[in-house]
Amino acid sequence: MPELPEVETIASDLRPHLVGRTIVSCELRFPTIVRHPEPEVFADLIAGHRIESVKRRGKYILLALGEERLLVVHLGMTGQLRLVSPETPIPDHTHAIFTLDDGRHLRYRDPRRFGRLLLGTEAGLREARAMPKLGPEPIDPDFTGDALYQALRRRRAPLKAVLLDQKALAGVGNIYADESLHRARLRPDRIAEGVSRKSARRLHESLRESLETAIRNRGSSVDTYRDAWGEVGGQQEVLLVYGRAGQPCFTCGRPLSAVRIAGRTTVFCRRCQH
DNA sequence: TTAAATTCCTGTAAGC
DNA sequence: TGCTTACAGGAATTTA
Repeated sequence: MPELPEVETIASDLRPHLVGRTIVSCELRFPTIVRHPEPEVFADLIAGHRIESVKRRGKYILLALGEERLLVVHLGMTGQLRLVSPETPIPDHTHAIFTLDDGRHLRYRDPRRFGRLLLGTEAGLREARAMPKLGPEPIDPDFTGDALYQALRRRRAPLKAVLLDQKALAGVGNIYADESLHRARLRPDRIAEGVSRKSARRLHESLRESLETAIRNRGSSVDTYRDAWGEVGGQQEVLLVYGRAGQPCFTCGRPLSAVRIAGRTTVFCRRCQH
C-alpha cells in the first residue's frame, strides 16, 4: 500500500525527470479515475503545461503546472505512477497516459481503482471537496512530540484510529501505524486522550524512525507497490509487525496478535505493547 | 463534534 | 481441478 514513504520515493524519483518538461497530451483510457474536474475538461486543460515542481503532501503527489494549478495523484491502494519510454507495452489497468515533450510517457495504472487524479488550484480543490484538509506531516521538523500529544489529548478514539486519520496526521496508513505503535511499545487500542506526554513523545519518535527508515529503503512492496521505474522497495523485508500475525515478536518471541481496529487489521505484541 | 460502519473495487488465496 | 467466498484497505460518505 502506498503510504508516506512509498509516495515520497516516487515523488523524489520523478522530480529530476519531470521538472521542466511539458505535458504534450493526455489520454484517459478509464475517465472516471479523474474526480475533478469533468474528465474531458481535465484532458483539455492539462495539455501544454510545463511541470514546475513535484511535491508530496501526505499520500498525495502534487505536480505544479503554473498559475497555482496542480495535477494531483492519489495512488489509493494499488495505484502506480511510472515513467517509461512510449514503446513500453501498455499493461492492463492503465487508466491515464501523459505524453511529455521528450516523448516519454507518465502512466497511471491502478487495478483496484481506489486512486484518483485531480486538477485545480489548492483552494479550488478544497472548495470542490476533491481534496480534504490534511493534518501535519509527521516527519516535518516543526511537528514535535508535544504537538502530537496535543492532537492525541482531544481524541477519544483508539491510538491506531487517530494515526490513520489523515486530518490528524498526514501520510500514515496501516503499515506504518502498526510499525510505529510497536516501536513505541504502545497498544493500538489504547484510547488516545489517556496517553501520557512521555508516551506521546515516544510515539512521535517512533513515527519518525519508522517512516524515515522506510524512505531510506524505498518503501514497502507488500502488495502491488512499485516505484516509478517498476522496481520493488526493500522495507517489506524488515517490517517488525505488519503482515506477521501469529509469527514471533522479534523482541520477546511471543506470537503476534491480530485484531480489528477502525476497520483495519492490526498486528501487535500483547507482551511488549501496553 | 466525533467515531464507527459502510461503500467502492478487483486480484489473490483459502476452502470445499 | 475448478468454483465460490472471504479478504486486503484509503478515504469519502453515511449513520449513530
